[in-house]
Amino acid sequence: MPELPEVETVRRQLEPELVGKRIESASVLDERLTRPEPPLSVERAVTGRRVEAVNRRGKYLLIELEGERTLAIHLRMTGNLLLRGAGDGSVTDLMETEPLGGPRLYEPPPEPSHVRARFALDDGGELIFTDLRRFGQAIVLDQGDQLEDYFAARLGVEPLSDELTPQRLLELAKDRKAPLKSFLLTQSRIAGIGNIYADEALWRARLHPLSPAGSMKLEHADRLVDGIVGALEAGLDHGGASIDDYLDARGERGSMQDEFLVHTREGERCRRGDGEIMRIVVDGRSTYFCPACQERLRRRPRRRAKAKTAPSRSREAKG
DNA sequence: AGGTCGGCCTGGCAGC
DNA sequence: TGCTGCCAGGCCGACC
Repeated sequence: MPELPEVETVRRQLEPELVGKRIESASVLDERLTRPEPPLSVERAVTGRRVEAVNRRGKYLLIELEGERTLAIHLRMTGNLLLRGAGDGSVTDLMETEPLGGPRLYEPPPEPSHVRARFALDDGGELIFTDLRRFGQAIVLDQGDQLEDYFAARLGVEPLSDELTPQRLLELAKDRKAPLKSFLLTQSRIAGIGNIYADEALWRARLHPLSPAGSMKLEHADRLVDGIVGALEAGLDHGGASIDDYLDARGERGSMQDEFLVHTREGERCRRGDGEIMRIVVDGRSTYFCPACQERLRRRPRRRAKAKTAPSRSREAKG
């Protein structure tokens, strides 16, 4: 499933190939992709425009176009963005830039299945969006207020930026009774973490996924920030995780799935001790953890109000 | 307003 | 062998 490391891997591959090129034509084959706007409006909005930058926010890939417009793409579950080089449609040109590859032969890739949109570039190349389960999204936003509002409503802190500090994490988790696992998956608080990296981050932080988010103290938040950053960077280092459908922009699988510390490792021995990795379901998501070494925090004991009768459900703001 | 759950979607697979 | 039904999960909207 594309999460931050997968989207960022694609972004890094697309950036040098797309910036400066012009989108000559766009063809959206699945009207679900651009909802609520019709395909035609997105096709028209991007056609003829030059790519100025390729950025990322959370799990969104942002293709910034001249004329203050951004094509925002979300891969959701099974979306892939494949870049076909100019010429015969092979990606040979791209692959030759791979370090330590040595001379390798690449067959022209077969026509991908489940194509939902195609964007033809002025150098003859093509950006192809495929999506088996059709959850993906491609919309056009005006840079400025519209774009800002769109993401402000949906996305919180960027976990690989300076914004994510233990103090900030504590603030975000304050009074939250939801499990840490759910907390990490809430994009409006921290953007970009999905089911895989939430499990990996919690294992690294030695925190039980069912601990109430608001029960963290500074030392836990400290560990969790390290866990989040460590898990995401490991994902980046391995080109993302390809559990089933994910491919990078060159059509290649990532290798992070071979490096998982807990995710999908039910029944295996924990790498940190004698514990056995368990699978539970949290918020409808498979959740893997080690019950022996991941600390289950308790809800913070109510501060014994020295006042006479503490209101039974007081939730005074920062009194 | 926070928390929880169903719906969206399709290929793969377990079970009969 | 072939059919049925369940499962995966990011995000949204509905509901408490």
